[in-house]
Amino acid sequence: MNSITDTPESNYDMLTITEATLIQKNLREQLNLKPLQSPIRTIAGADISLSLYSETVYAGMVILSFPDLQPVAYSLVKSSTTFPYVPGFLAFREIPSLLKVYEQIPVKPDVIMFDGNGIIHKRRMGIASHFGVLTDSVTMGCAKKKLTGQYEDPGENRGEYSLLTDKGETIGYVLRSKNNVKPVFISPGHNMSLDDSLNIAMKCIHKYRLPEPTRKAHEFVNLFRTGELKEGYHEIGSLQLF
DNA sequence: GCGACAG
DNA sequence: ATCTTGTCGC
Repeated sequence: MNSITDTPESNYDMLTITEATLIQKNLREQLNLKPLQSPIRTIAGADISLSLYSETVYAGMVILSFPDLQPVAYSLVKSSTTFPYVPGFLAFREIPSLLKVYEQIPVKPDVIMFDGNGIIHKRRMGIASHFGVLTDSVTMGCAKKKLTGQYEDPGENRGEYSLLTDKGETIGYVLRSKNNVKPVFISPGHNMSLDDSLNIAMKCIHKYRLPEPTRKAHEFVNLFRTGELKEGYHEIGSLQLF
């Protein structure tokens, strides 16, 4: 809507924290947390990889079939950012690159899981929510550490979880993805409910602490950064999707 | 002023 | 996030 506040590819690098905060407050008004209606057939993991002290960004998304969670395609883009990492403003550093990654995908995934938060955020605008509103996609977040909110430790067994609240409102879940490991923080991003995010996250947990979409995305962008995978959109195999 | 602080 | 080896524990 506002040229100076909603055009990531052209202005995010020049923003001040004050301006970024205003953008988050504007985007929040468009947030939709109603239950997901359509069935999920594919889910993508989104992540970026950086080199120490470098402005180069290796961004990517890996699309997996659902619920079998087999990688079927991936999109990689090499880009750059000057916006620093500031807690609460991760989106401004990573979204411009991820939008390019997303545009490069011919058939969009039904859900996108981010390495970061959805509404577990002071202004309910974590990277997953921000990206979701910008592209009107279905998104959710899975973070490895708490950004904001309060919670009680969930039980030590796989599958146990507790509510994460902020100002008396439930904004996410603290999920024990495996026995005796640090829990992960789950929250809806956009176009799905709080319950949807937890249900989807649980279905994406297999053998490791992090859900498959996020794990695969992290693995692929690192292979991209080390030169083992190349930029562009690529399909894996050919008879998994149809 | 002090503590917290996604990636 | 990234840089790195060994080490403790189920």
